[in-house]
Amino acid sequence: MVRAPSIDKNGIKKGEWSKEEDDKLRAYINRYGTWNWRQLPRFAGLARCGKSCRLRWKNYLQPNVKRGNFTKDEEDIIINLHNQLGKKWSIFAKNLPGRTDNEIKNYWHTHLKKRTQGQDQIMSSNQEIKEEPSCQTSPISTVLMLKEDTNEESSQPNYNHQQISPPFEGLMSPNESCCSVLSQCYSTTPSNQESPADFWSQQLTIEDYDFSELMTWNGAEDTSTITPTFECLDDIWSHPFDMDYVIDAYKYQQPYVDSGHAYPSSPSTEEVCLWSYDLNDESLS
DNA sequence: AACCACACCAACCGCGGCGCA
DNA sequence: CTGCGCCGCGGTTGGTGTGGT
Repeated sequence: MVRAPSIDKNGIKKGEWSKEEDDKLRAYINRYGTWNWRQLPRFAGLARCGKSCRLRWKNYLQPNVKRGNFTKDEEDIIINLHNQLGKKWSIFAKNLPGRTDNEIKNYWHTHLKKRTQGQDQIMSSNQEIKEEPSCQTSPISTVLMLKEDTNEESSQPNYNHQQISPPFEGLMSPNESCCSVLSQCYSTTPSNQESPADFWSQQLTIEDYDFSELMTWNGAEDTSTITPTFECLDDIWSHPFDMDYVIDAYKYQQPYVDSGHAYPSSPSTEEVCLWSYDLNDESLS
């Protein structure tokens, strides 16, 4: 039901999104937020344009996107707003939590348009019979009915750090530095893959990583004293914070202690996210 | 079973608005 | 004021599903 995947002349992939791409985008945004749509796909390891990523996230991957049939109430709201405002799909979406403008637009064209057209015909024929002034709600009153803060993007647990970009001026972005280091750690072809080009999608084991790069990057002088003690790094992007723990352990020059549990006391999500950003700037921690 | 027409909807595209230098 | 880059919106496309003949 979607366009076949293709690659344009610039190497940008188009068409249907794979599960792997969804996982990458979801994991990346959950961790770093939507700091710059244009740059985001590069750091997330996606061969997509920013627009495509934004659309995929907004219309499909966002955790509070509601799927399934529209309720009668939702239909009424759409019809009412359409009568008042016209095709302001984004405004409709703000008044229908969990629904996206694209979904509402599609639903309008496939279900409601015909229905309202039928009603319009009835209305117009009735009006020809009796010319009474209509009692409509003004567009302004409808706008006032809209909820002030139902913006789905702002209601997300959004770790959007674009406000703190100045400290990173002239440096790699925090996202770039973090992801680049992760990529650099991966220095050898893993045992279960033929090509390292599949870095982002493959199953990973601890042997696949050369952590000296990561430790050097974080200023550790003697990398031999630090030994990763967990056994598997399966799908780091699908387990968003596992790698952050590792980075944190190296950042503070502390051995990563395996006390029989996968991970020690959990920092808050906000802490982990901030750590992932502040590796070059202590003032942010 | 094969064909066709229509419905559905994810994804693409172009444009306008906004912020910033 | 102007130009540029980015984002979001609304219109459109195109592939798959489904029901009818």
